[in-house]
Amino acid sequence: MLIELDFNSDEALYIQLCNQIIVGIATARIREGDPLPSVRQLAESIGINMHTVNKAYTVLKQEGYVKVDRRKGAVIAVDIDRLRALEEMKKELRVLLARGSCKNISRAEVHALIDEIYQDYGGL
Amino acid sequence: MLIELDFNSDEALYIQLCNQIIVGIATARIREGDPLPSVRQLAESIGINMHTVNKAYTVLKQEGYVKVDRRKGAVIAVDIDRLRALEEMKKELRVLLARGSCKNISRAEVHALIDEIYQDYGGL
DNA sequence: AAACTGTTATATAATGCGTATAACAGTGAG
DNA sequence: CTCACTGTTATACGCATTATATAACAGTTT
Repeated sequence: MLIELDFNSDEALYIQLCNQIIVGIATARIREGDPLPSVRQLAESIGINMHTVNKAYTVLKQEGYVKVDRRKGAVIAVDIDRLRALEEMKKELRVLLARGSCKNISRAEVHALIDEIYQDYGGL
Repeated sequence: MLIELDFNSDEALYIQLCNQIIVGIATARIREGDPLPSVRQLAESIGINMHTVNKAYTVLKQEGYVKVDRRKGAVIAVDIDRLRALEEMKKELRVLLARGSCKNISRAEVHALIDEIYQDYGGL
């Protein structure tokens, strides 16, 4: 999985890392149990500190995208908490759509965007 | 417009303020030219510092939701940059939907959410 | 003139971010 | 068993951001 960080972004590096890994899980359909690179390995490959990667992994674990296996290291293991996930999505959508509505983006356009993006994902 | 800040949130106060004002514009259908409370007035009414409100207003101005009129103070004035707004929405949707996809939230469920939220907004 | 607007300048304390070095306990391969 | 690897933890430093506090300035309105 290719990781590209924007060092000029106002988004924290560990957040960018989390997001890209989550998108990676959604697009690549990685199987449960597939290993992530080790913290040191990934840190070196993108040229950042080990602890920054570790923080991202910790967040991913806490949000239920990853589990840690002493034998294999960090491993994809999505735990499904649909109610919670729906609640959070709704909360974020509320402000995202408010922005869109102010800028004259129609409901239909948003639907089209959703379909376009979802094509790359699970396709449910 | 009612503003309620969560002082325990990890989201900065001025960001919460921006978001609530944007939602307010979208829901209340405020007309162009309607005034916002003055920085000092709003700051006192929610019990925070004047500069925190001022920062929120500055961001809103820079993002094209507000203009400043020396006579009336801060005033609703949405400048429409659809291309830019679409681009930003797409970027944010990509990670938001990735999260949803991982948590088994279907495309149809997202569409339903969109419709539900958009009912409160412009309704375009 | 007085009361209000946004704006700007400093200053300070608290927090978060990223880096750095170091060490520890568990696991797998030789 | 030893060596190299895993995640994890602790401590420390520099830096930027956040939120606060006083204070002042230039316009506008009454």
